[in-house]
This record gives sequence, structure tokens and C-alpha cells, in this order.
Amino acid sequence: MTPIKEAIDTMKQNGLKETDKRREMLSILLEQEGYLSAKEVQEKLQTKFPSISQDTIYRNLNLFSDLGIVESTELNGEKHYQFSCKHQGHHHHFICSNCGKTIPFDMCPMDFFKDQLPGYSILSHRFELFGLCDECSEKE
Amino acid sequence: MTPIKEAIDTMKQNGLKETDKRREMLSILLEQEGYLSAKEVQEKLQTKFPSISQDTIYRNLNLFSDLGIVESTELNGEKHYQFSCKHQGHHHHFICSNCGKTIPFDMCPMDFFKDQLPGYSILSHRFELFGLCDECSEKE
DNA sequence: CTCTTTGCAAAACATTTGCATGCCT
DNA sequence: AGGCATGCAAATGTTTTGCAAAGAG
Repeated sequence: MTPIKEAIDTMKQNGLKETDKRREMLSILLEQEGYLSAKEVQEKLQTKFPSISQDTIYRNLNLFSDLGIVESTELNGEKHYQFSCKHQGHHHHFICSNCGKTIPFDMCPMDFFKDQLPGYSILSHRFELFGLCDECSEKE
Repeated sequence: MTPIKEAIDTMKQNGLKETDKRREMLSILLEQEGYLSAKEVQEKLQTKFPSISQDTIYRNLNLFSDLGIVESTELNGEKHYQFSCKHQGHHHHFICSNCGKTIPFDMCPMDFFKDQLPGYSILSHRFELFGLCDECSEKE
């Protein structure tokens, strides 16, 4: 079962429908090794759907996000999305500032800090690394 | 030398001027134990400057940020600011999801991970904890 | 056939900018 | 006096929403 089929199953279980545009969006998000903004998703959709409206993209990205099909983060004041089925379990990302590629890793600061922090009830955390990936490093 | 005077000195060194509104903004940011959005700053300014325009607030917050007088972060899609002179050196924040108060701490995941991460050149990182501060925990 | 999806247009929201007036130094 | 600061209005950029038409099951 491909990740895209899984995602479409999830949608159907929630009474939502399978459309060409959603399938193509999922395929774009799956192929991409990193986060994409709504605008970047639209650019990649241009080939197959030159006249797709932004609304559809925003609506579907929110939908995917609500269903847990994609993960999202905020970069430079814009929401970014990427397929979330690839890497299982709790993880964080290294994000290449140049090409946008993300590399997941399992290490989590909370494993170290859990006992060392003041007694606040910590409910969530945000941890991201930024830099240049191997490919972009070489090009410089 | 108070932090506010230091900040105004920095501004003057850059050819900028001391105004009532800037002084009041700095004072609000200094008193607050946490991040404030532009809107929240405006609300707190209402008492002394009921008719101040948002533009001025946005312009001055950006200015303070450029000069390093305030630190900023992005929360729920809005930029937030707080005075940055209190806690010296590299640090991160615990942010109370209820009252917005922030508590700085010196521990940094990079100290642990430096050697354990893949060979990517890491240039920066983002690490923030969210939860309830002691006061807000008790109220629940 | 019914309910969801899409496109269009408009609105909402945070933020920025041009310009003329006003204030600090 | 001269340059920076401010207010106003308008523009910008991202994201959301109402509504009617098109499409999926």
C-alpha cells in the first residue's frame, strides 16, 4: 500500500473524496524531500493544472494537515508542508536553508532535559536545525 | 544605566531619535515577562497613547529588532517581541501557552548533539518549550 | 441524486510602504 | 533648519470564507 493510497483511504474514512487535484498534490508532497509552501505547491501543480485556484490548495493543505497526512511548520512567516508518512515516530528535522530539503533525525532534546528542567509542565516543544545539506555545501 | 537608556543610546548611535512613544514601548516590553504581539503592544499603549497608529508600532518593533534591542519569535503565525537585555548569552525559552510568560534557560541541545549529528553544516537552530508556568498550573 | 469539491470573488488578517505633516536635536 | 518620526491611507502578502456551479460516489 503506497503512502498516497493510505492517505486517500484516510480521507475516504472521513467522508472526503478522491480527486485528481488531491492525488497530484499528495504526489508532489511525497516526492519532495522537504517542506513546501502553498505557493511552491501551486508552482509544481502548474504543469498538470495550469488554472487551479489557490483556494483549493490552501483548503486541501489544511485538510491534509488536520488528518495528519502532512506535517507543517512555519518558515519565514509562511506555513510549509511535507508528507508525514515517511519517518515514523517522534522526530525532528534538519532543514537546508538553501534547497529546503529536510532530513529527519530521532534524537530529541527532551530525552536529555526531561529531568533537568524546572518543574513546569511541558506540553510541547519545537526543535529544528538549519544549515546546508551535503549537496549544497559542496556547491559553495 | 537602565536597559531602556542603553537601548536609547543604541538608537542615538544609529542616528535615530528618542520619542515618548518609543520610550513607552520599550518600557512595556521591559516590564513584560514574555513575548508580546504587535497588537498586544498596542493595547498596552492605549492608556498613554489612545490614538497611536499601528504603523508606528510595527515600524518601531522592526527597528528595535534590527538593533538587537528586542528578540523576536513567531507564535501562531504572528511575530512576537520581548526585551532582550535581561538574560545574557545564548539561551532558549520556556513559553507559557496560557499567559505568554517566558522563562529563559541556558541548556542548549546543541551542546549534546554537536558530535552526534550527521556531517551537515548546522548554522542555526530553533528550540522552544511550551507548557504551563507554575502560576497557570495552579489555577487549573 | 446527494454531498463534497472547486473556482470566483471578496474578506480577513498581519504587515509594509509612500507621502505629507510634525517633532526631536 | 534639517532629518527623523508619525499618521493616514493605500498597498501587499498570506490565508480564509461565502456562494454557486461542477464533480465524485
